[in-house]
Amino acid sequence: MTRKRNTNRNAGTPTLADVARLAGMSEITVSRVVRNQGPIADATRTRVLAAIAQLGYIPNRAAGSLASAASTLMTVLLPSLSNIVFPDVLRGIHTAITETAFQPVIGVTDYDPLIEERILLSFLAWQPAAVILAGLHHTPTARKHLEQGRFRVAELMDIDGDPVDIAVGMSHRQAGYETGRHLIERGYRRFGYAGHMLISDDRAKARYQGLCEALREAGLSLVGEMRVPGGGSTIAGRELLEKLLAAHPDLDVVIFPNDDMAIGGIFYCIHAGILIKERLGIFGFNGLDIGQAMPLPLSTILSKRFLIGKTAAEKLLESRERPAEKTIINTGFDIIEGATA
Amino acid sequence: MTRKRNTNRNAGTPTLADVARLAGMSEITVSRVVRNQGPIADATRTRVLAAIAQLGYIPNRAAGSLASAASTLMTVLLPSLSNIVFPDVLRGIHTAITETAFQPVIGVTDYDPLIEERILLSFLAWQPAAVILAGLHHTPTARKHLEQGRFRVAELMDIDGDPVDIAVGMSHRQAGYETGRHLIERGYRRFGYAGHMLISDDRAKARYQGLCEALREAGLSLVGEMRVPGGGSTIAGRELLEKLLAAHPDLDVVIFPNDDMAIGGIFYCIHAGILIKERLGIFGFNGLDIGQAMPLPLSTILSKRFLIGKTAAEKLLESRERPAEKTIINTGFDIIEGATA
DNA sequence: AAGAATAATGACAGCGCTACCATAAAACGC
DNA sequence: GCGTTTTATGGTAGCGCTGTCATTATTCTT
Repeated sequence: MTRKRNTNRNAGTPTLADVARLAGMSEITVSRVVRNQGPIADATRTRVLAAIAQLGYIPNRAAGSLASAASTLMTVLLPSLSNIVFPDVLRGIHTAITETAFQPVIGVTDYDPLIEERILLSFLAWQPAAVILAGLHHTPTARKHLEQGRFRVAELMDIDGDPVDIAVGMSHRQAGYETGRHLIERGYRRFGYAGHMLISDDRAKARYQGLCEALREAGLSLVGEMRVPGGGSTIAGRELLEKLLAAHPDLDVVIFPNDDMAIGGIFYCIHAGILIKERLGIFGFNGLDIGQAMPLPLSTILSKRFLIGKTAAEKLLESRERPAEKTIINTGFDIIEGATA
Repeated sequence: MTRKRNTNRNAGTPTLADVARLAGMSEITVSRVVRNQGPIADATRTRVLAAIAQLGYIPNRAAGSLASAASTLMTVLLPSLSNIVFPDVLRGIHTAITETAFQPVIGVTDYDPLIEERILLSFLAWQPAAVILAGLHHTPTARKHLEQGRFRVAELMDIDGDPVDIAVGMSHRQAGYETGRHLIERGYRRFGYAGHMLISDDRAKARYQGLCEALREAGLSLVGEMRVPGGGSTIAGRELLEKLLAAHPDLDVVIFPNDDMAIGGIFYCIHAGILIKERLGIFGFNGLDIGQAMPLPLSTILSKRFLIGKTAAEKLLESRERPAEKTIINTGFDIIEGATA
């Protein structure tokens, strides 16, 4: 006598079989209607849909994923949620997949490749359809799984490197370089850098290096630089600029790794009565709305976060299979002239 | 002759059975080790763990969820990602569950209950362990599923209403009321409101009503109000204040539904040379870092977004079963005195 | 020392769905 | 008009786990 376990397990939750019985069709036909797959006669579809509505049937994705060895989940690993930058990326991803069957599972890595690896492995347990992560730098184990997995991979933000599958972003080294050129052209000579100590923020580091390269080419170098511990905030930027100017009163321009810190710098200048742009140039990175809404719009570089997320997700949707060729999409960046440098 | 489908399906991906074979144990024992469940001898555990490491075994959560009729997924439905408020909530949730087996699946509702319902139903297909959403107002269908589902439910931000299971947040009506009282005490009499037109932002609406109530009690009322279409941004706040003051030059204080817009208002005052606080008070809502980093810190109300997310997730982790009693947790709010009102 | 409780492990069915193959009817080609 | 393709549907065997029950050591009572 076979033991039936179904007693009160999912009592009341209708299954494909229930729908099939009510509609007078086989399970597989119902399944095809649900997935919109294969040829189905209009009359059949109507009948099945009615049965689904009547029962309030909700497909069990765990069963579906198990049977097909593939899920509709899209793993998204972001370095942080504290800054609006990554929510913007997530928003782009969400916009691209909102009308599809894909659902984003998100993890936060704190800019730590080891945490990234741990979360990645735990997410692979769902056999995701795609994995989206930030940057091209991962642990060897993570890289191995990314390369061997049966899913699409998109690496965002950065394109200076060798992607697993798709890379969407911009060259941060070039952004830093262009920042330097831009400011040199405007006559600035005594450069300061007010940064943070996020060692794993490869993008900020690349911009810093690009900046230094531009200075070197022009026979210049950073006169002074300081870094705050942690990720850098508006308040940190404000306090850091005060310290930096105390140590190097002769700076004529200060570059910040992001707009948040740069805005803090502007607030310090307002507070201290320092004439922005004429006496001290301020330059940021990201092109946040708030920087552009200020009385003096911030001079900065617009990174296209939303576009990066959206483009990546759209690209991933194009094919379930990983193509032979790797793809690199450069979304570029715009220098925002602004009024602070 | 039984057809084997396993041919190249998951070629190479080791299963529980593979681990069991290598470790010389039964599948169920391996399963118990993986799930850290039931009594396991130390020697056995060591042996199994070694086999897992050797094979690089990754459990298949789809199979696990199917067998146990429960997943480790936590559904998170947020109204928006454009504003840092909801990423802050998400950050709190993530902080609470980061060391657990739970994984957040996120959806964005655009403040639309119908979209919320649609996403909710599609997420229920994963048999989530918990559902987190914003506000206490949902479609009847959504509410029905929330009440009947075999998962915990947390409704965030708002506590003015009847929750399904747990509500964590603050009274927005009271926040609006206290804003009014606070400003009246400081001598302001000619109130303006510069808002947005997000009809479904129930929280902003409740604050507005609370504000009006405080004014009414004091024999006052709004002298002028204006709203921008959409959700409101710094730039919108800036432009809106200009228009509002053009129509009502005699206002002595303006309340904004959020800090972003209020900061825009401050920028307009700086630009137009209006003496903030003495000539015109500015009051926001949220207590964003940037508002406090400004030369004149913004007068506002601190909503404890991170705490709300974290508290809710922690509370959900306490028990898998929904308790008989509903829980309402008031995280409260702080009035930030600031220097703008 | 006999019985009871506990610790440690296993056998096996079945969770709800989809891949794979098969089949029958309708449409098509020339 | 007879093969051939296309359209529409179904039977069935798993997918990889875990719940349930069973079994055998081991330890504890008194």
